[in-house]
Amino acid sequence: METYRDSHNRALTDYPRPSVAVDTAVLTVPPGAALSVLLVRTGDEWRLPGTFLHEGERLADAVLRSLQTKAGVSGLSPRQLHVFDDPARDNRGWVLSVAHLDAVPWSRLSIDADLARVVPVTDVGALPYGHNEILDRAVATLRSSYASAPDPLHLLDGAFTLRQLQDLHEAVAGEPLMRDSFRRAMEPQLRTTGEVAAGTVGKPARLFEF
Amino acid sequence: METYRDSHNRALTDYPRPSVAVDTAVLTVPPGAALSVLLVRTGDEWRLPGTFLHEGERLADAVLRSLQTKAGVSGLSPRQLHVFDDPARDNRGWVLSVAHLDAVPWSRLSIDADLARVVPVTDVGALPYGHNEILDRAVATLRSSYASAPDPLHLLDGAFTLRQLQDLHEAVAGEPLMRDSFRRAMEPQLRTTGEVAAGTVGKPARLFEF
DNA sequence: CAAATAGTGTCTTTTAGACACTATTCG
DNA sequence: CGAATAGTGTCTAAAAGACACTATTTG
Repeated sequence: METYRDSHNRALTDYPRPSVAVDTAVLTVPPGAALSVLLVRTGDEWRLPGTFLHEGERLADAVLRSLQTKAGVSGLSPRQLHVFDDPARDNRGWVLSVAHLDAVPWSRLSIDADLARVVPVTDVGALPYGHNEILDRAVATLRSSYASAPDPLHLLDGAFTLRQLQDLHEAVAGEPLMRDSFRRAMEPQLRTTGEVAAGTVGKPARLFEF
Repeated sequence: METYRDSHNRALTDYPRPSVAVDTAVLTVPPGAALSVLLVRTGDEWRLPGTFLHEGERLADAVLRSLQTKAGVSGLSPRQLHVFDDPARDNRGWVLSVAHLDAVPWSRLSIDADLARVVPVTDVGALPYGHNEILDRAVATLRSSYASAPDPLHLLDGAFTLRQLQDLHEAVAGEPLMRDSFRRAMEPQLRTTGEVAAGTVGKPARLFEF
């Protein structure tokens, strides 16, 4: 491709450009636990995983690369949240950060406890680089997605019972949900597998899938 | 500030960086007309107004600068929609575009017909640079904001009657709304000025403000 | 069988939609 | 006064919440 020249005969690369980073709030629900977020260590500091955008790379691919490296997880579908653009935000220079949200089933996370940990979102303290705001937006976005659709970001892996789905939605919402309303809202959006769950006390529950 | 060096003794500016642009869907409702968008001319091509981000500039300030120049309008509150990052999107080089939405009262737009025009969103044809997708997102975002709150982006300028508010919301929604439900939803969120509108046929309507 | 959980039926309360009626202005 | 628009009251239909009852499993 021939280099573009503007009306001053300058290429785009003759003008100052910012570095662009991606930072991602990876949310998950450990078994029996509350909605949690993945933090990684750099030095003695815990932060959301992130990386700089490489040349010609898509933002989503940069997110996947950072998560593959730092949490051994792949095949996610990152969603953009917001661009943080305060020129003084990063002391390394002029850096735009594109915040992302991703959700991953607990079973697919493989983390090295020295480099990463998963913390309930209510227990996360102060994070550097304004990462608390990213986390807040991620949680709000996740909650609003889960308000009307069954597990839209696929935090459940295979087939599941209505009870498991409701437990998940309650963990995401951070509060108990009503059984009747939940059933009425979700059941029409699900397909039964024909199978039932076994090995539990009580009447076996039907299994569903998407 | 001392220049930051990474573990390879390189500054951030030693790595390739993209140019960053902002593009904005400016939405307005002309009197008695449908929801419309501001388009500007470059050469013989009509597109959404946009500009490149200057060094150290905030994204919102770049948006305001481009709108001041191209539509003579100031004092808006741009909202980020999405970052478009396809490396092949712009033939001038590697350009990230941060799409924005802004709403402006018709009365505050002063446009030069040779350089800009306002077109109903249903009549906009194919735009370059993937700007149709920005417009679609802008309209969807505006509609969802207007679903539950009275004129949240302040398309109305001063005091207004409930009928004027409903006309506005119908223009935004692109469909008629029910009088009873609209009233029940909006009236509790408004404050009356104590004044009534004059000069119209029929019982004078109360004026409201935010 | 008792305890536990799944699934269904039905009543009540709340909300949304429909519509009639009154109030106040202009021409 | 008649036409037009604003504002209120009330009936009905739909949705949400509450709760009781039946069904089927484990121990």
